[in-house]
Order: sequence, then C-alpha cells, then structure tokens
Amino acid sequence: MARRFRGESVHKVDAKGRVSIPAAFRRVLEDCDPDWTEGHNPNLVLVYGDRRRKFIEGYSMTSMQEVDEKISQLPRGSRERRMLELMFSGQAVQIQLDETGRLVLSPRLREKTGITGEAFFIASGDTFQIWDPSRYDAHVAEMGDWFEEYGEDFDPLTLLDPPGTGG
Amino acid sequence: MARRFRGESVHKVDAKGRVSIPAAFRRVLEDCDPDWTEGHNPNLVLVYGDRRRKFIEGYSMTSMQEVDEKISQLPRGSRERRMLELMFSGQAVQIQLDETGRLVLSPRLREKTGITGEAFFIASGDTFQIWDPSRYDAHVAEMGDWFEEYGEDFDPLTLLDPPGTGG
DNA sequence: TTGTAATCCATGATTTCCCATGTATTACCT
DNA sequence: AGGTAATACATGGGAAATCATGGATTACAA
Repeated sequence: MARRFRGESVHKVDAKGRVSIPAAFRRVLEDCDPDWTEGHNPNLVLVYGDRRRKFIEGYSMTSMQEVDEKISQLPRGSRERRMLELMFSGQAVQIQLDETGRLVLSPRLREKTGITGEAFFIASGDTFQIWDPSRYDAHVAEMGDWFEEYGEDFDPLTLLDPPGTGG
Repeated sequence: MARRFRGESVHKVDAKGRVSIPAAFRRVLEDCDPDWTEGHNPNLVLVYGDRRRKFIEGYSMTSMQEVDEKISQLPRGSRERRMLELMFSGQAVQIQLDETGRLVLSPRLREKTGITGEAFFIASGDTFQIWDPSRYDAHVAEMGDWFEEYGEDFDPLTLLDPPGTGG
C-alpha cells in the first residue's frame, strides 16, 4: 500500500493564487511520483469535479494511476466509464509544485471552491482535500451530526469491525 | 500478533514540546516499523481525533496499517468510511522519534490535550495513550465507577471469556 | 503594450539536528 | 559481595536546515 497523507492545516493564498501545501504532504507526493528525483519538484493531480463539488481533491501520481487503471477496466462507452473519464480526465489538472512547495490555484478554481485568502488542507486516505475554511467547517458540522447520533463517548474504532464481519 | 506496549510513566515536556517516550515503547515501535533498521529512528502515527477527544493515541506503523486496510475495505463514500478517514488521516500525524527517543508535540496538540509541563504515557494493547496527568486522573476516576459495579473482589480476567462464547 | 503567469530571490519563524550533562541501570571483575 | 566501568536514559541548549510567505523580475500572450 502506498504512503498515505496524514494531517490537516491552513495556509495563506496570495493574490496570485499561490499556496504552500503542508510539508508532510510533499514528502508523500515525492515518494509517489515515479518521475521524481532529489532536487526536482513532484507532480500531482488536482480533481475538481463538476459544479456541485465544493472542494479540490489532490492525488499523488501513483494514486491517480490506480484510478486510471480501474477506469480502463470498465467497458468502453459505458455510462460509468464516461462519467469517470469526465471527472478524472476532464475535470482535473496535472500540475507540479514550485521550488518552494507551492501550487497555484487558478482564478477559476478559487471561484469554484470559494477559496480566497486561506485554504484548508486535510488528508483523506491516499488523497487530500483543499477547502475554503468556512465551507469546510460547515461540512464538518454536517458530519458532526452523525457523531452525535453515536453519543458522547462513542469510539469510531468500533466501526472498523461492524457486526456480521465475523472474526 | 504484533508486539504490544506495556507499562505507564510520566515524562517532562520542554519548551519546544519535546517529550521522551518510555524506552520500552521504543522497542515496540522499532519492531513494528517495516522501514526501521538499526541506527535509525522508528516512525509512528499520533491520532488526536476531534475536539471531544482529550488524549493522543500512538500507533505503531503496523497497527496503523491494519487500521488503514480495514478502512479501505469499507465502501467508498460510506458514512463509516468517511468518519474513519477523517479521524485516522485528517486528525492524525505521522512522525519519527528523534535520536534520543523523543517526539515533538506541536503547540496545537498541547493546547488540545491540555498537556503542558508533563505528559503521562500508558500502554493500551497495540497502541498507547498520551494524557495530561491530571486529566488522566479524572478519567481513571470515571473508570473506577465501572469497577464499583462489579464489586470488591471482581477479577477482570473473567471478561475475557464472556458467557455464551462457547469454548 | 498591458495584463497574466511562471521564476527567482528574500526573510522571519519554525522545526530539526547535533552535542552536552547528570543520573540510573546493568555488566563485569576481583 | 563490593566496587568500578560501561551503557542506556531523560533532559537541556544552541546551531543549522526547513518552512511559509511576500516581493520583484522575467517570460508570454492577447
């Protein structure tokens, strides 16, 4: 299993749309970019999806390859395949970090995600997400409602072994 | 089954947030880090969770892998999976011990857990926990109430083979 | 030329690394 | 058993490298 992103943090977005990504994420991107060599800058893919999606999803090169391979196994011309190709080919960009570990969010992406002065980065398995901080808060508030259902001292670990899994 | 942590102890936290972890824990982390080799320092993952969680949970690399794998088997996009990814990817950090067996608790983590001058470490199966000592005391007081329910001469070992488990 | 975008340089703030010290624990020798 | 040397630990301080961020400069394109 490839290295996973971990952690969350907030970074400033300057007038040109430049943002530092968390240093820890860079290490993962470097490890997961087959073309990367010491002294160069890692590539990554930003998937932004259709207008309903309010955050950007960052893929390392190897994670993206895995997705591409799965897509290519679907029947050509199938609805599923066309939707996925649209999302991961069309509604996505491959970019390279700059020398100082920053990426540039185009005006279009900033407009779409509502990101202005600050961007919130959070790891999620083998990808990471970029949000406008306040939109993320709203998103978490929704998720929070789920947690409430589980009660104050609920331990998420219990979800790992759902009843009926045996073992 | 991988090696398990054992024991408990208190260590000083210096101005930079550095804390020694119990020496016995280091041996376990080394054994459980596939990348570890003699002379290097073991990696581990600290899971801090949402605002309700008042302690930090330390995972060895192999324990973390087990969790990651279980998560990746849950259906993508399911509520359970999203909650777990939030907790184990977003609300967690991977770090490496330093040469002298210390780790660094960021200001944010110290603030969240209430840890200031000292940190309390306690083993918990294949993970360990880090607490502010006084918060831990309060926590134990609560747990104490459970034992009360079982009476003075209760033997916790009986919990290992609950009735109806067959044998 | 005039805005736009990719490069390059600059800097304060962290964070990491390296060295130092006192103490406790273990090993070893007589 | 007693004493001593050799390790391993816990902790502290300062130097060096990394990071996040901003500004300036150069390349491009409409």
